[in-house]
Amino acid sequence: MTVPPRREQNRLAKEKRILEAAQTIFARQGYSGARMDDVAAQAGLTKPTLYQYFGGKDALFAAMMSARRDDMLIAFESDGDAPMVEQLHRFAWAYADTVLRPDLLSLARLIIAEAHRFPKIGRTYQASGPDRVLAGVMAYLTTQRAAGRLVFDDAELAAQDLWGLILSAPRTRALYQPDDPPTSAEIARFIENGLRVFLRAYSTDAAKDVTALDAIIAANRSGAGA
Amino acid sequence: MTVPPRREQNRLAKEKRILEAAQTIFARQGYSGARMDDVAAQAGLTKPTLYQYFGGKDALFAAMMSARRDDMLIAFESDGDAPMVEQLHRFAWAYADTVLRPDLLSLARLIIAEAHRFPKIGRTYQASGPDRVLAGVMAYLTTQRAAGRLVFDDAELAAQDLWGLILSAPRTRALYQPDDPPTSAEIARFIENGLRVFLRAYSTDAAKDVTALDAIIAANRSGAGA
DNA sequence: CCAAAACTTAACCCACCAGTTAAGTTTTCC
DNA sequence: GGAAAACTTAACTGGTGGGTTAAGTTTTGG
Repeated sequence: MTVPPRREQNRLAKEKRILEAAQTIFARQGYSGARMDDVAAQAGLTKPTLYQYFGGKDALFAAMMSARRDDMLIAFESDGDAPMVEQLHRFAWAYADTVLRPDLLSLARLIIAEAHRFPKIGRTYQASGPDRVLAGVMAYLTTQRAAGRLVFDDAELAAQDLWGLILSAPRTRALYQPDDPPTSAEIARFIENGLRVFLRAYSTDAAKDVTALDAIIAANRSGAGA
Repeated sequence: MTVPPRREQNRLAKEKRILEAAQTIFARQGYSGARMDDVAAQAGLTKPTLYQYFGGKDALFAAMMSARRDDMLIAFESDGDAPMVEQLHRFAWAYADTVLRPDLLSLARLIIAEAHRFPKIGRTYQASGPDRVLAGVMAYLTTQRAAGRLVFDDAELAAQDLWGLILSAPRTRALYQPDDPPTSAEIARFIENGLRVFLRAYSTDAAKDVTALDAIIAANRSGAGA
């Protein structure tokens, strides 16, 4: 087989280490507060090498951002057969676990902080992260509407509502209080309430779906404690 | 009448100017990026005077934050007599106009950015801004429940839902894209949809209330264009 | 084993910036 | 009008941090 040259392997590995180090340091210190020496140290190398890989602070910041962009994708993997309420519940948790991950929250804080100095970064993040998830949710909700289980005019608004009901509260709090992240019990409280409200407003058979939701909640509470 | 001494008047006026300047500069540059010279220039004075008023950069930042804290209060002034749907609609707009104000958005960005370096600021902001508004909304919703117009178990969750449905989408976008603020047509879209969903889920007579909402929307669209 | 590429060490330059000092100038109060 | 307080100007200090340079050392490919 084609052997990849060792040089290039090392180069790529080191590049990755630098980008990870950059994320750590930038997220902790902000753009202005971050020191290139610290990034180098975190990556386990020295400044001249760092400058050989990335031209300067701005370039490193930009490179880090576009590299991390791909990590924040959450696939809405519809399990096909599972009932809608169960799928929604599973998706809500998958989404919450991702969106509330400390590293992604740090990144979000960083983007928000630097959005006006690097306007492109804010737009790019929005387009490649949240907007793609939103599109997935829209597609799923549209399918369920076609199957006669949901009713709405505007799929985008319905998807936004789902997000707003489920995650806006815990995420907003997590952004403002990094040292006091919501517990999984608190997250559960928002998710369960949010789904209930969503179903009451959007389901074609709210009574049945809410009952199904309550069953799922009860099962999860007694079953797994993760 | 008791004449306030001129000295003190000047002192207070200058203090205020400094704090406003500090907000402008810190919001634009972030904490690390802000220069004390710039703050002084923005306030129309020089650095030694600035240092006489506030001991140093940290102290100025803290003082600015606690001074601005009181500005972000949005009273939920219930008009007493007006019908519930109209009150909710009016409140939604008042809230949106405040929360999406550029200066308050800048401040929010700043708090989010520095939250992990000044943990107290994040908590204080949350407690004195959002949490107080939330309490007002909760009180109002509880009143309406007592009057038999709404139904819910947990007032806090209901209030959170109202916020999440109405403002989480435009505000999140505004945080990430300071240069491209949502138009008032877009805000209207979220508010109208959010209220409709809220009423469907929480009203004891959803059909009637949604009709009332549609009437208000139609009236506002033809009437005033502000 | 050798030559080239990549890397490290260590020191350096320079601009910037928080905070200070000392000298004059204006404002305020009596 | 005069003294004290407040302010301004202008220069300075010291530390820091982005970015560079030059010298040796290791790694890699052949």
